[in-house]
Amino acid sequence: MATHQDKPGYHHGDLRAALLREADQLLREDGIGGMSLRKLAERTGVSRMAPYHHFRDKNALLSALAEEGFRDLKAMIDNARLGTGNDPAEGLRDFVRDYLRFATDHPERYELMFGRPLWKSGEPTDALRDTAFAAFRHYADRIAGLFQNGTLPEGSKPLRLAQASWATLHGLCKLLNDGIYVDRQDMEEVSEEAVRLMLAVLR
Amino acid sequence: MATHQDKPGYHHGDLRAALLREADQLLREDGIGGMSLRKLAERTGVSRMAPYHHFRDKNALLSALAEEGFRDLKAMIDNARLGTGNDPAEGLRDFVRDYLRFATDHPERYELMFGRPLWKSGEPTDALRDTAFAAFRHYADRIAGLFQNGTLPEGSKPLRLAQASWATLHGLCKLLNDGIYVDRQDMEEVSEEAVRLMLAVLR
DNA sequence: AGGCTATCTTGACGGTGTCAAGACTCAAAG
DNA sequence: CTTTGAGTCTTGACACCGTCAAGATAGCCT
Repeated sequence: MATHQDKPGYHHGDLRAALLREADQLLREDGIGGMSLRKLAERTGVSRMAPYHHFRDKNALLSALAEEGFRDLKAMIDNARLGTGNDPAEGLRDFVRDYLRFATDHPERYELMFGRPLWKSGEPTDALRDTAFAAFRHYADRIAGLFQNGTLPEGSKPLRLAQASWATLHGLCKLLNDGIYVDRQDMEEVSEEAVRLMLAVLR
Repeated sequence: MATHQDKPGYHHGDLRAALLREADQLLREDGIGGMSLRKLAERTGVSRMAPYHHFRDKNALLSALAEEGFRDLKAMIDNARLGTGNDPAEGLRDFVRDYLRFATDHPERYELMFGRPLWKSGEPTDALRDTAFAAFRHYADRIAGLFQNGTLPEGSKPLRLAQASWATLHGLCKLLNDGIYVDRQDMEEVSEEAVRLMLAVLR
């Protein structure tokens, strides 16, 4: 029986889960560029074609991995205290810091989640689409709630503002993660300004 | 002599330029993922190792290509009428539309210019670094000029605001180009909101 | 003419994703 | 208990990739 612990696995135990676990580790170490199915298979102690019985192709495996990321992201947004305190500025500032941290603490994961290889080159799985959009909507809803209270400029809609603010956050993370902006201190100030930008629209 | 037209080429004519021209075409057709040196060499009518006498490796060739992109970007910023009219809102709106168009008219080029493969994975050429930062600074200077006039919130600096606004634009382009946001109409509205966000800080 | 160097070529190696065909294992059906 | 059949894993093969190494070629300078 060895390492058998659950139903689904016959030979291995639960190869699918093991692959995802190892893939996450490999992603951290070698980045998305160094992630190869062959290397992954070897590290998991299985032959190169074994993963193909649990994922249609490399794209499907990466999609599953990204899905986990989006679930984490949604949880992060859930845990964020945003409109709880009486000062919306404080909450927004915290949230921006949390989002930046989520992206920069594990940059390869963020790159995978939002990167072109998944969304453009290889058509994203339906499951990935659903999970990702759930996180997006969750984000938009919470931020839109912030804007709901203040008086907005003529023609502004809370949802659109939330999306625009998300673009700002996403842009900051991308610039940081891709190594275009390197100076961390500068970026701290820039994100401060981004917060002010979002707050200015409120009054 | 055949196609000889300038000094540098001995056998071919000017292989370096021909490669860059063909690479740009290949980029449009097959995207950054489908771009391979072998295919490029074949299309240029030359053996697979020939490019290595003009570029140290694939990374160097792509860097040179991206450099051209940044020169184009700088020219685009130069041509943009931003603070010329008496209405700053109008100018900003136009500029945002121009930037979005630059990124989305030729998405593969934008992806190449700002993508991870060049900046993070393969160390960027010094020449690329210089050209890119020149464009960045040019952008920041012009936008900062806009903010210079209005009264800014306590602690805001024009440069930082310019950078933050650039992050917003960059984020929008990325979301659009990577296929995360698909609905063009929505994006139109979101970018409208982004403009309002930037304008709100002015008063 | 001789030599030098820039240029281009072919051969080879290790790496990749994945199609095809076989081998093994186990649960259920006869 | 035996047979079957689906689920799982394996090896072999193919086409593609970037690039190191070594050789062939072409044009300029002395």
